[in-house]
Amino acid sequence: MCDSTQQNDFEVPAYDAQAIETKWQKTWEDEELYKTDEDPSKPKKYVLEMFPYPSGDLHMGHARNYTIGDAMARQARMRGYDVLHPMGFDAFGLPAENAAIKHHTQAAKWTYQNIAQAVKTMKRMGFSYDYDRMFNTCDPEYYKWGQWMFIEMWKRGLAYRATSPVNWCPTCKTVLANEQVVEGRCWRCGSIPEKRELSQWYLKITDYAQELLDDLDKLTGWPENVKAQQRNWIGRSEGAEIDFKLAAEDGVTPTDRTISVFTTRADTIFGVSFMVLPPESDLAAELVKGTRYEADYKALKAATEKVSSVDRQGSAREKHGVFTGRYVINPVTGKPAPLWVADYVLLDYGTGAVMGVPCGDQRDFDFARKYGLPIPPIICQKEDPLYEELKDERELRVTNVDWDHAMAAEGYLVQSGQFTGMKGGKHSEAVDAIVAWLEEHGCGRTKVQFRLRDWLISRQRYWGNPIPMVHCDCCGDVPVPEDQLPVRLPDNLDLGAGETLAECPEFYETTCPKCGKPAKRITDTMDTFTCSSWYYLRYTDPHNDEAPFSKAAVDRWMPVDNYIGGIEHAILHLLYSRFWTKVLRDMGMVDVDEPFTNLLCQGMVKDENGDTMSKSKGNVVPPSSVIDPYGADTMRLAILFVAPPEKDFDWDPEAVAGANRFIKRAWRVVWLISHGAKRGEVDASKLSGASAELNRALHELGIKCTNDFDRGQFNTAISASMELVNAASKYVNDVPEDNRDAALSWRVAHDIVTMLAPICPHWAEELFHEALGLSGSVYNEPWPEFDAEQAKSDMVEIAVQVKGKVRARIKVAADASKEELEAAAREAVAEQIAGKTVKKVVVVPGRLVNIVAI
RNA sequence: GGGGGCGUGGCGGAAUUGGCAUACGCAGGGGACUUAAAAUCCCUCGCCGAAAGGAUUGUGGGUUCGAGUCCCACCGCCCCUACCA
Repeated sequence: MCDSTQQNDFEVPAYDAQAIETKWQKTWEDEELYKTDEDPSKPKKYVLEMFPYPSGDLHMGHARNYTIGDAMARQARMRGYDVLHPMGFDAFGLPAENAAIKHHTQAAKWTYQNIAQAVKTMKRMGFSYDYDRMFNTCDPEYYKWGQWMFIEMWKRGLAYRATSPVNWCPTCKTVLANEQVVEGRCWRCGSIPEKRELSQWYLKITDYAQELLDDLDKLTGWPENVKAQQRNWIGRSEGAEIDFKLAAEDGVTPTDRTISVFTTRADTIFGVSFMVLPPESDLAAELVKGTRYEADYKALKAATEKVSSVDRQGSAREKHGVFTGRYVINPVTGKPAPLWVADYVLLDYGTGAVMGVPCGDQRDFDFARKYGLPIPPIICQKEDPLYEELKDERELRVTNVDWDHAMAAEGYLVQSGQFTGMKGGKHSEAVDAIVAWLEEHGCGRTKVQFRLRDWLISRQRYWGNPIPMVHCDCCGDVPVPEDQLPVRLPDNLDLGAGETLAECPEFYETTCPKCGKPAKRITDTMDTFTCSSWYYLRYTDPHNDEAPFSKAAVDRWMPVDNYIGGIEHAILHLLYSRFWTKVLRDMGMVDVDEPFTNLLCQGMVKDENGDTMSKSKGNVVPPSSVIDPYGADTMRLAILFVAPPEKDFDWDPEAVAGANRFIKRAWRVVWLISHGAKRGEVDASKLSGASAELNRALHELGIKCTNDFDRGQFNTAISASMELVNAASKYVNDVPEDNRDAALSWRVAHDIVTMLAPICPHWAEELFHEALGLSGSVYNEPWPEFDAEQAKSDMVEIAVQVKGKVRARIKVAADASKEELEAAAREAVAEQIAGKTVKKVVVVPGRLVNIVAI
């Protein structure tokens, strides 16, 4: 299939990708080439790709992810770093369990089969993982430590059990964390979750909300959009908590009962025309009980429960509410406001109660319009005619507006007592003044509210890490003693027959570790995201059976310097891991505050038409479809060359063919230029003509390639290598072998091989040995040094502009003075500036001369 | 509604601090080799124009000697998020 070329009186061997790749993969494995060195004299670099879920063989997305990481890791090694580059499998999860149910087999079996296949493909791609450090999260040696950490968190009050309404996925038959309800649907199966009241286990991520938010600013190596997504998710909001007294049934007399609201707009308190509770509110149920309002309330509550989380989305949705028959007393004005129940209020945000200010909030406005509640103007734009009328008005005189929208965020207070005339808005002087007043009178206080909820980690599924707790009727929840860890998953369940841990007495029947009486194990397992929240720490010390990892190992390697993975984990995995790291830091187990210094979210690989690849669409391009005809090196090159790593790209078979053409061309050029060449010092001062030009190109392009690797811009690093191959090809064509500089030729051949080695390792290894005659491995070859001085040429072409437009190009000595440049430039454009006055001349050496003539 | 990002030839994309826009590649055109084809090699290749030349980085304005790059407004696209009070 591959040709040989008859040129320069010598035959270039054919490039046989399959033979070369098979040969070197075997050698690398036999020689354990990719074993981590652990050489403390070198600076460390920890390169990590997000480990895969073994749902089958690897797909294009994995191939891209790992190719990027592998190129980084290999180049870092050549640059003299001690590199940790591990891989493993995020092996717990539902697909394994579902497959086991379907085929009446064991989840473990399905999982380990898939892992074996994925590892085979990884090796076939030539990835430089330290396979000795590989582990799977479903290995008891690993999940034992996840259980241990859970117990440590429990001891510190960071893990707890609580009963509250949770998202239950009817398809996956388990609860979900808030983060796992994406656009109102289950992140895994797309079903619409139901709300259920259940006793579940949580991790107290909210304790770290502020730090998780603040430390985002430290993450200068993270993409802006990921940080923005996390900020939004954490959702910090500064406001005030304000206490309203519940009025007695007469509607005016204050009682001792208080309902507090959270608001970011305390400045609008004079505009409160009602208060709203959510339909799930226990207080609302209690207040309407036995009244004539009860029936309407119950109907609303039932209707709300039927509306799915998907339908609840969108601000266009109509609001529904019912009056409770009761009133609350505005603490500032002392006036009563009716208490309503409405479906636009969320039970679990803020205090679960909202003060209704139709003038200042669009939702309240819509609600007031629908139910005929007053809309008193208390904030105005200065342009509004109402402002002139009310600007000095302290009492509530006008009780309704004819606006069709709530007042915009900012304006000036009117009809607001002593605060009238102040500027209102979020974080405004009016807010400060009113909150100060509330604090003084003991009925309000500043409050910081987060949107982030605690992390619900229990799952009612088999294939996960068991929660290592025992429930005893006498002692309550008791942790499993450390010497009994791990709590092992039983492997004799017949999942196909619908058996679960909750129905497996051999699993759950036990005795209380505290009092010894019969007790029951918790049969929930932990969210798989707990397993992936610390795996990067385990790689530093994967065989440790006395601790999750040693302090020394984790201190040596953490933080991860380059973390590469998909954007879909912007919140989920990346937020959980940050939390977990901070918890372990507070336990004294790690020193770092943040686990991942630089984050690269690679783009998606789509099909030829720009559609996402999926089995159901039948448009999946498997990696083998490229590796089989062209080899792994072509695959790797094509993936990295076609687009910058963070961008999506559409799969293009022509681009793959092009990558293969380049590899073959570069192969031949390396062979040709290295023929008759000799390793030795290149004396740049003795080079002339084509040799001098080639040497100059070598250093220029070498610097560019090196910089591009540093920036993670593999596509341009490759284009620099291509230019060098082109330059070498021209040299070989134009200069007979006898006239070539032997040392330079050797160096160019060598540098092309080393510059492409991180990307096309098999190709490079073969040339390293066969064309260059070197021994060892190109993996251990130091990255070449390039010299900026030698990249400069004697003569440069610069542009001559007249008033910013290029009018001529002149060749000048590279070291010409500004005066010389200006003189040469004036001469070059003499015609254009004739008869004009030169007002200014800008000289940028090496680039251009701009003559401003009028 | 809120947040983040993007807009450059037929296509993927380059242009590191404001300094010769379109590097590198794909596709296209021409040629060499071949009985022929494939492969390979060489040349050519953004737009209008015969040419001289001109216009050009979504649109309009601004700053500057000079703007793809900075500022303002608008148009279009993508992603995330959402009754968050």
